[in-house]
Amino acid sequence: MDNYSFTEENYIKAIYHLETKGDVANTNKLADAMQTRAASVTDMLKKLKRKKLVTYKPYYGCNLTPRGKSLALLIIRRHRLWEFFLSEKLGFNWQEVHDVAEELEHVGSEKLINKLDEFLGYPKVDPHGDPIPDFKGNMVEPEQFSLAGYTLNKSGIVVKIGEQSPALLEVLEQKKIGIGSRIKVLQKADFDQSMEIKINNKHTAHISKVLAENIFIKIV
Amino acid sequence: MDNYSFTEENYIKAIYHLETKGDVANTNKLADAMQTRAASVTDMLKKLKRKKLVTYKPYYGCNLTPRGKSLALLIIRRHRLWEFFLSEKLGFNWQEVHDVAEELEHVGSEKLINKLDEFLGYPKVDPHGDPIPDFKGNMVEPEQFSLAGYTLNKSGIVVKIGEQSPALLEVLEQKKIGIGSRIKVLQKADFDQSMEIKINNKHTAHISKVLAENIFIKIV
DNA sequence: ATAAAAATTTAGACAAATCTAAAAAAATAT
DNA sequence: ATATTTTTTTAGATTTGTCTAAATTTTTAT
Ligand SMILES: [Mn+2]
Ligand SMILES: [Mn+2]
Ligand SMILES: [Mn+2]
Ligand SMILES: [Mn+2]
Repeated sequence: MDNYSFTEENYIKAIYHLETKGDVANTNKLADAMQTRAASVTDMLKKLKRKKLVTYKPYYGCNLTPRGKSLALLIIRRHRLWEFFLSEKLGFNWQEVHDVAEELEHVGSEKLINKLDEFLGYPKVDPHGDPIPDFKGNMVEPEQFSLAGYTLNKSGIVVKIGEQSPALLEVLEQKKIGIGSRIKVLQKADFDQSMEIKINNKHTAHISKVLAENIFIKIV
Repeated sequence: MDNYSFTEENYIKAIYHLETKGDVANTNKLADAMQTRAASVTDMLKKLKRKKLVTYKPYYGCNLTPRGKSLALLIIRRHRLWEFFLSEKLGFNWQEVHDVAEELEHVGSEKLINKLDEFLGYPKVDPHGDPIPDFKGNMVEPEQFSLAGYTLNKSGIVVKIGEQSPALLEVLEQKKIGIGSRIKVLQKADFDQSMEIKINNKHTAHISKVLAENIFIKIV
């Protein structure tokens, strides 16, 4: 009564991510997330309901039960610990880790994942700045900082834009900065608090103090 | 044209192990190895033939093609590298590693396995003393030594018994030593070359020089 | 060489996860 | 309130890997 197929695990994870985003986990959104057809989702939701991982009301989507939520957190724990391992120990870069972790996350051994956690030094965030649940399923959403006043040479991931004005968004687009971009502060000018930053390890840009104050990041 | 299911991979590995043992990989032996029925094996052999991993003559078993053999060696490489990782980095003991490696061996990324190999320092043998194929599929069968004259406090795995006399086999049975037993030499007496050994990390035994000369081990 | 036994294959069915097409229900627009 | 559009479900088929039971082939024994 405690062993799920890859597919079931992937559905549970997808439902969790939809719920966390504030969406209702309905058939079409799941079909989209799982790259499958609505009819297939309906079949799977019936099955997940039978297994008591979700509550499901036909035509009105589903919700994770407590059991479903624990399972989701366990899979996310595995996924992010493996991403950390790949990045930190095997030297993968952060863009490459996800696809491999998608496979590793389904290896079931509890001892494996807890020993791995210990081996890695109980990391709190994965290479994308996302929090890693502990063995109980608890995780602390990492704090967000304004880029202004951020430490030199440490990486962060853009998670929020302060003011949503078209003018600001235009600048961001031009400098190729968006949600998810990885930013490292290379230099800060004492004079006007403007800074030189590296974006996604690829291109550099110069940004003003006001702009930096409107870019919020979480630490990796 | 280069992606196989868990089941296909497990069949290929089973066929490889039968061939290596000198057996003909026939339907019943495979059914036994795969914990399935003869009829299912027949179906799979047809499929593996279609995929050019084996040659298969109905009623006469199968043989790995060169492609099939490379695949087998790749899966064995993954399996044994993960076993080494679990044992060496995560502190699993050698009896526990196999089951977890059975799952990890199917994670496909080539970069993953080669980086893991590098991270582990290109180990030559797994925790059971079995050789690990390199990225080309080459492996060196580790040398076998007589237990007499073996280094103190190093582990080895029993791989062969010299003389097959009933008298000797009886002693081995009584001392619970068999093929696959892990032996560590704890003490050697200068006087008669007899030794105190630890068997499977559990019980100890005292064995004479003659006995030691008839126990062949490979190094872990 | 023939009969009996053992091994293997075929035939037909099943469960899981998927699909397409059609039907049904819910949401939205007029 | 009715009609239209969108979403979701049902019905029926497909693929993969499995099964049992029956048929066939090979091997062994007489
Ligand atoms: Mn990821
Ligand atoms: Mn991640
Ligand atoms: Mn093993
Ligand atoms: Mn091994």
